[in-house]
Amino acid sequence: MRIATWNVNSVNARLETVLRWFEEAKPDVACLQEIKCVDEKFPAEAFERLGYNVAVHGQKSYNGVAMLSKHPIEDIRRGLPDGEGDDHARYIEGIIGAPTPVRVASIYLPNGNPVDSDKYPYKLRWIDRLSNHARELLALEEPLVLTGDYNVIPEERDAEFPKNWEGDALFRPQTREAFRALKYLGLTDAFLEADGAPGAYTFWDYQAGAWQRNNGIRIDHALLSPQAADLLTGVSIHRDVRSWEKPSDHVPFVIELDL
DNA sequence: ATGGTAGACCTTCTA
Repeated sequence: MRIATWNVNSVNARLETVLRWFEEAKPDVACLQEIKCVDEKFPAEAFERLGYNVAVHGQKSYNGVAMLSKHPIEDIRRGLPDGEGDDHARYIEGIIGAPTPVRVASIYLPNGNPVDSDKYPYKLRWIDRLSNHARELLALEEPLVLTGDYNVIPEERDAEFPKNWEGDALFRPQTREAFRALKYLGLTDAFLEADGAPGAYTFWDYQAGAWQRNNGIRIDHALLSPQAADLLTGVSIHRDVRSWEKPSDHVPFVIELDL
């Protein structure tokens, strides 16, 4: 089973490109981020025509996440379930029932810039809230895939020009520390586990010729419970999608589980 | 050292 994550930077502005990739890559499950629309404006029919079930947690103008699956999606949960409240739509979770149940979450972690604004503490708090939820899910001892745009560069090797990112909310020591704390609950980074090579990035900025200079970073991740990690057979980054017409600034990242 | 691009949407915010 192939499970993908892709920050599409507006699903409606990019529908043609997104559908083209779905037809070519045929993911079983796809987690989308930054759909940038409310639930009613999500182009569900277009995905249903390709055989997908659709679960959406949208928001006007910004953020918004979705999950598409060829198998039914059960026990759908929108937002982190800690009662803290969140006016950003950044989390949706569901159980993909077949062939073996696997719980999947589509995550759009806050960017956090600029770091001297309240956006940065919001980011750190959000990682903490995600960690609390992950701890509860791990206790279930089930196959679990937490995938999405984490807006975290975990290590120097995950940036072509790490010096450019010093002090940035995506690479600050505090950010990386919070991300490590999440992983150390017992989650496995699927990319590293599958021996993903340094220099494999998932994001290139639109500005300053970042793509042409390969000024990329790896910020889209899949974190696996032990029960999911045991089933991991491979990963792939669909780098060429960045060179298509009207691309997102992120490319799809796909993991393969032996389910 | 600065500005560079893209999307939503109405004017500036977010990334």
